[in-house]
Amino acid sequence: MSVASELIRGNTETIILAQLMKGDGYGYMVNKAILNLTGGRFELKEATLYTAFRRLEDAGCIVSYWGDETTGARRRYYSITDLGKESYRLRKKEWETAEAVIDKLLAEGEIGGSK
Amino acid sequence: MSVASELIRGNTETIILAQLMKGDGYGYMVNKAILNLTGGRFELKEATLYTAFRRLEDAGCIVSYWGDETTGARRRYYSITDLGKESYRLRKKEWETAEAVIDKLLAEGEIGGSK
DNA sequence: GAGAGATACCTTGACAGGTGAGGTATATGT
DNA sequence: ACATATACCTCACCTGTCAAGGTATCTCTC
Repeated sequence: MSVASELIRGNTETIILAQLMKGDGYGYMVNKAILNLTGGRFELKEATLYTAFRRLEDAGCIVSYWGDETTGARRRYYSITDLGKESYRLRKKEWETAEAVIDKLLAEGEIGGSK
Repeated sequence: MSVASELIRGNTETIILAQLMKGDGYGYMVNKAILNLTGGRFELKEATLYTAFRRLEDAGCIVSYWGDETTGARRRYYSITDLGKESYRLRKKEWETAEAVIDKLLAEGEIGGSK
């Protein structure tokens, strides 16, 4: 089953930050990494990806630099900043809170259940 | 910690359906139930709530009727339809898929880990 | 009986994130 | 020459959320 992007919304930047926690990367690569990690169930749209990078850079969470490729298309690499790392940890906590809340709200409740 | 609504987005209708799975209810009550279930950490804004009810009714997931209160403010009750129940189950599965995917993507990965 | 607060519903305009559709450029394989 | 993959970018549009406004009823206090 593929993933409804409406449900991912709001997590895009956190997902990108999580990937950059592992090391510098460029847009196309980050997206392929996401595709691989999810077994093809999820992929960011390019427009979403690049606008998210832009927002993160404007916010000071990441910095970018051009790679020195001598062959192939140019690559803009991104590196997470200390502020970005801090932001990642906060966002991840927020996600975990939201996750618990939604899980609770989506439970039908123990109708006829034992507890 | 309260919950960032950006992370709830897309789950509003499912949350409402989940509450109606327990029995008919009216808007104000459903919202208070959500507030209680989350220990005050989350509450739908009224505009969000009523537009969601509208969408669900337009989609045939719920039907509404006016209560016969002889006192107090009038209440519009909502009842989940068979289509709504089916939709609830599907949406819940979609949420569970999305949840698993995001959890995976937000994990930093076993940097220096054993596997 | 005037006022405050809770209950209960509704609408409008604005906002923000996501996306389809378009563009540019380089390299490789046929 | 053409298709495909890599790699980046931008714009207009769509959709769900929400602040801010509104209506109406009931209860409690002064």
